[in-house]
Amino acid sequence: MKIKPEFCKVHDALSILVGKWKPIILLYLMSEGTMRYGELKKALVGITPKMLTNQLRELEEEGLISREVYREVPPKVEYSITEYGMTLKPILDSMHEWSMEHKNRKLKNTMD
Amino acid sequence: MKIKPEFCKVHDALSILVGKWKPIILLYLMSEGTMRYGELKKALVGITPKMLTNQLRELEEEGLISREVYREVPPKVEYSITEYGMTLKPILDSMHEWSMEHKNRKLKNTMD
DNA sequence: CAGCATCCTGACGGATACTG
DNA sequence: CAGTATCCGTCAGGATGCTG
Repeated sequence: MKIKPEFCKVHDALSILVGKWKPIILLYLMSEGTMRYGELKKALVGITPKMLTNQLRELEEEGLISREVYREVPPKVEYSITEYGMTLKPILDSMHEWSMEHKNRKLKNTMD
Repeated sequence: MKIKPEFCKVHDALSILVGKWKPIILLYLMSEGTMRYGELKKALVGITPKMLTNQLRELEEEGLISREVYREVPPKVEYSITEYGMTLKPILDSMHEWSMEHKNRKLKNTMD
């Protein structure tokens, strides 16, 4: 049986999780429920505003998170996980567990 | 709690699965047990020899697959999943199932 | 506060040709 | 058969500065 990568179902699930900060953002929103842009920015050490916005928009486009804008001064924007996004929790949890179980077997790119 | 992406455990598991052909290769070897280079090449429609070798080497470096060389003429090289690689099966399966359950909700980059 | 606009770099991956 | 060797294009992601 021949197959192209686009027809691999695993590839589909994988592709929406790929992004340097996406898993962390999802995990945060899954546990916190709701976070403001600034809260996320503080939590995600080293992220630039551009990247944060970028990752949030992509997650939003996939329907995994929702964005609520409060038209106030100063502005306030809240992000939260959607029901759909929550369906990814078992996958993220299993990946977390797997990494914990095999943390002794170090990745080649894990240094410092 | 502040966190960097490198310290997100999910990121670790994710990073070894990332690669255009890695999930498919793993799935093949998980179900077939053992495959020759040429078999994989035929199975993975559109892959170039360079990419196939590249992806195989990286999976091997992580210890997920093993490479057996038979010094014959013509040469014969067999790839198979390792026990360690097999521990990823539940994760790949859950991602596959998740994609099947939510295939109606189409990804934006899924066309043609 | 919550972004947007630019510029820039490097890793990933494609195409093509060659070899022990 | 099972790879190597080159060249090249794309794009995720970093750095920096500006704004409604």
